Amino acid sequence: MTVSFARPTVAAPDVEAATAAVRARGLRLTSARRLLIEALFAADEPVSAARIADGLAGKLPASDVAAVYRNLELLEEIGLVRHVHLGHGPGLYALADRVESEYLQCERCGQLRSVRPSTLDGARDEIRRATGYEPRFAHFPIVGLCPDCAR
Amino acid sequence: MTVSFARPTVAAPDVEAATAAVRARGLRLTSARRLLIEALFAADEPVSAARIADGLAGKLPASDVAAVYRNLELLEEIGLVRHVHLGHGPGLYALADRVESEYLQCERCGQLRSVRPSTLDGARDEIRRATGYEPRFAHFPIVGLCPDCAR
DNA sequence: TTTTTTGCAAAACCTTTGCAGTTGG
DNA sequence: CCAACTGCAAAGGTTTTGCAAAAAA
Repeated sequence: MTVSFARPTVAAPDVEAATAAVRARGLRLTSARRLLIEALFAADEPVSAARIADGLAGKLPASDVAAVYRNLELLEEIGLVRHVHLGHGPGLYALADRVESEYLQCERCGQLRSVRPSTLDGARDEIRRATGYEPRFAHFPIVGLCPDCAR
Repeated sequence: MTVSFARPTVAAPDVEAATAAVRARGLRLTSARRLLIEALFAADEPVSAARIADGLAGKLPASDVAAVYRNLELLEEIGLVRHVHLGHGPGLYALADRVESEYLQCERCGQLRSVRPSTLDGARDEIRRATGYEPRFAHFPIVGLCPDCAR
């Protein structure tokens, strides 16, 4: 079921740092894993396991989806990867320290808008004050009515 | 893919009102639909299509899952039903005017906490101010760190 | 060598679809 | 009566699992 809960983010500025993090956890650095890491660095937005498995539409060698899922789960467990859900399709994966933009989705017209995290700092403060929770709006989009549909 | 976008909420205080709303839209009131509506009133929290189809674990007659999905989609289109996603399982359905509580989920320990909507009014205001969107936090949980896990 | 990991195939899970037969209005 | 709907079976899309063969350390 994909990894259950997020681990603290491990920052990896480049492929070498990421592979080092894999090794540091006692995991073997296989070619499948190196390729997965390269794909995550090559993608400029969160991507599905299927897209990684077919080599980002040809930019990289193809690989096996099952292995991709297994390794995404492992990398998520060590804090190198996170996944998000936007809309109804498959989960989308990215390097943990690149999961930054937050999304607003209109429940009437479907429009998906991404905003810089600082945009929602005020809301984060409000939720922390009201509930004690420290929200990250990056896992799911915030669903509601866009200005047009709100009338 | 379940209904794409939410319709304005139709309030239905009881089974009669809900069946009347179905009729008012020109839809036939079949026994499958009556049973579905009864199941939604009998459930005290959002339930999966599968659970409805097996009669809420025996409390009601069982029915066909495919028909349940089809009718949930129809009822969602007429504004009587909404679905939410909490965690990784199936979508959960409820009468639209009962989808009130909003959920906070800790991404570290998994804790799911429900709060009254007024709790998040301040955050809603903030998001409206910052983005123009009118958020409803009822479709997905707000994911973040609970007070304990935030340290 | 030995333990981990892969690659494939198959299954599991949730949801949708096709269609012949049934039913509500 | 006839269009709308059901029930079943089958397929679709995403993710997981089992296992023999391959590869990392």
